[in-house]
Amino acid sequence: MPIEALQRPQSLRQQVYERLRTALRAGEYRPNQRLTEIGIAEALGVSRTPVREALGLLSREGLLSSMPHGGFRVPDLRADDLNDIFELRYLLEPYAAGLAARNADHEGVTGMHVVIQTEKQCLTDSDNIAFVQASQDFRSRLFAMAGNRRLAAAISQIEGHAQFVRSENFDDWKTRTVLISAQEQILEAVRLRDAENAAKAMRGLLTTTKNTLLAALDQYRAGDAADDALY
Amino acid sequence: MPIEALQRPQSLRQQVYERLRTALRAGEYRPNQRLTEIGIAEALGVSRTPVREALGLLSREGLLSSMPHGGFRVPDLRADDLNDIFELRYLLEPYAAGLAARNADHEGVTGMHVVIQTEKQCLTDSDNIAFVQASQDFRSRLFAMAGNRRLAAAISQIEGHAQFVRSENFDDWKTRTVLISAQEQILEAVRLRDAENAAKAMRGLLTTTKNTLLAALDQYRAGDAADDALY
DNA sequence: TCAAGGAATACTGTATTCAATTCATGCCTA
DNA sequence: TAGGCATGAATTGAATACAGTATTCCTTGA
Repeated sequence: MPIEALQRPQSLRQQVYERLRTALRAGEYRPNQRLTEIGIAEALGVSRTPVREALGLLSREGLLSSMPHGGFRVPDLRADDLNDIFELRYLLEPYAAGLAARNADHEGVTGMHVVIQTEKQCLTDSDNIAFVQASQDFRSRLFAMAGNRRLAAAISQIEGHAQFVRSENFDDWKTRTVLISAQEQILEAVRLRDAENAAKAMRGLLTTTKNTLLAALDQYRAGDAADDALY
Repeated sequence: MPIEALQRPQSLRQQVYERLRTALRAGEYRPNQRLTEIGIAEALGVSRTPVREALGLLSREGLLSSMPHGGFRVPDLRADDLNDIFELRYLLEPYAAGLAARNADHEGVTGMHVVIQTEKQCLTDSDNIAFVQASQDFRSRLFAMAGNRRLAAAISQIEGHAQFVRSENFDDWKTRTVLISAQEQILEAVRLRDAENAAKAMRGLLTTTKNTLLAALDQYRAGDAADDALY
């Protein structure tokens, strides 16, 4: 019987953190919207303390902006920021994909294959949430296979900055099909231990992701302007 | 007249964070040493709250390890970790140096030149603390010149992980002379807007830094073993 | 003498309370 | 009427109190 690492009950701070992070990544809050500690605490049914700490962590990661005594705000990302973010992702993620190809093992590859099958199933089922989760899973497995925890952590952190637009913007069938085929290319290169092509395929995936996000950003800002007119 | 960001009084949390971060980077705490909230709070003369939040931030950044109900510990870095860290630094910092060369402007270059002169003065004065600060200043200016804030943030974060050994290990004159000459090479390449050579010089600087740290790590562990015998 | 169990202590996680600061609204004055 | 000032509400920052958990040490039995 294998001994698994026993998991202790996760703290409220961690739960609040996860909840807010996914909410931010899903674009549930508007840019420049102010997040008050007490508001979130009451919404989640906890006291201010864990909320406070979770907000501090998110702020440190760059998913929120803060000022002393000024509270926390949702940062207003612009196209410039997106360029900065993707410049970094272009640097990190293809490199990590190449490492993963070098260190590829059979179990890892089959696991990622299963994840892609799950994604396809989600696509036919139109289960958007599960699709996003599976897509995250694919990335986690890939970067874990690279074997450099710090690199994986850096990628995880910077990628969070880019996932700010509403998930509705990714709900179209075409984009997801392209995403899956790009992941299949990556996986095939990893299976063959072809680092060069794995990196190349990752670059392709990043390009499509960036373009999708840029288009979503335009759409988002257009909606923003319309909303502003109402106020 | 340029509008400067008005500065608000910095919070206790921030002060505790800075203090602990520099202490950790200076190697004031031993690997695996447990840091208790109340101990730090009493030492700094504040309550547990800001200490707690600062520890949480440091833990999230990877400078401390934590478990639920298990408190915070100083992570026990080994040579493997150093390899992971420097693999990432090799990826990020030469790239950033190349960007800085592309975007180089006159004021920035002269500013960095002044910093190097300061370093030399500190070397003759044997002012170690000022030297380390000036060295940090050089890096800040260089990476700021690269023009990508997220990249600079990523570098700042990962570099903190590597600065764990006692500053005494860097106090020898030879290492610092090599450091200065490497910085001068970088600056010269930046001045000529030669991205290729700037990146190359940065790689050289990283190699010497890594070797110094590896040697310090050996020395450190040897000292550890000796101490363990005493307990 | 050593191991196992239990009790006591210490520490973390969370809630609550108090103080300090900021922002906004409204009034007063020029 | 416009601008400046003051007052008050709201929110953040920090401290303290309390409950639950883990660790440590001591005792007891084999």
